[in-house]
Amino acid sequence: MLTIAKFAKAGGVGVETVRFYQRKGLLEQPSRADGVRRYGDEDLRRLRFIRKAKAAGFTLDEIVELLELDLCGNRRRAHQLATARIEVLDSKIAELKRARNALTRLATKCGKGSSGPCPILESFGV
Amino acid sequence: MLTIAKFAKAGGVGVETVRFYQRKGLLEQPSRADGVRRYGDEDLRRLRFIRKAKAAGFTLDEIVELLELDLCGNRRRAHQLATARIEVLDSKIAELKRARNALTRLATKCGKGSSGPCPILESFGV
DNA sequence: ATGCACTCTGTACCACGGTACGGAGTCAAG
DNA sequence: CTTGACTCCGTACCGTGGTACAGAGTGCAT
Repeated sequence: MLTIAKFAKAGGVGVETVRFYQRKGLLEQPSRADGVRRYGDEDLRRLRFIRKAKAAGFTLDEIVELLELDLCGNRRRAHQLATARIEVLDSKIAELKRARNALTRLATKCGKGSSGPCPILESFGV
Repeated sequence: MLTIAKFAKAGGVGVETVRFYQRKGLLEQPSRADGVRRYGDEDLRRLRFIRKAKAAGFTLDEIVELLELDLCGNRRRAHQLATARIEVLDSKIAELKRARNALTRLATKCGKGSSGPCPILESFGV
């Protein structure tokens, strides 16, 4: 059974983060034989689950739900959550791409020649 | 000369946002003949500049710099800022795409058949 | 003269995901 | 016996880009 520092390290997060996840309900309140939190394999599995779900772009609130699904194995709901998340990701990607393309066009124009006003600044002007 | 409400409306933002931009230094402190802020064409041009730069994905801090460049017409620096911003956008896009693709793969797997454990949940497990 | 719309200032608050810190207690090694 | 490493708890704070008041004053129309 690991103390909080070792547990955090094993999960690749900070000690404060572990406590934060506990407050948020992402991690369960661990056993406390002598007043000190002790974590086992199941806790570590959970913490790693959180890390991976975060990497996949889920918010902490969504992860709370995924963890519950993980316990009861609700496939349909998991699929729903994943689909919703994909839509969010898609619209974010599209938005960033628009910004990127607009900017690239400007930077290219600005790159060639130095006569006249800067097209970047100019394009933001009225 | 516009009062703050008309000015905000003309710029497509809220009154509070105008004051916020002023505190942040994005907008200059306007003239105040009778204690009330009055805005002119140049202020409006600036506010619209801010809107467009924001749409291009610049942070407010970067916009402060762009506004200065706009005054002195420093093309090289503007180009630099744009390039840096494009890089940031690119890495954000790549990150989101990774998340999106991982999730799509899982959702597809989860979609077909319902035997065995859910691949989404399973993939987050250790 | 009364109400309404507008302005001013300052401060607090929102989401999000943590991070930092103060003050106190416990434990083992040197 | 002191030092250092670790733990506890609670609360405050970070950045980002605003939003939402409260409380007071101003100006115009009815």
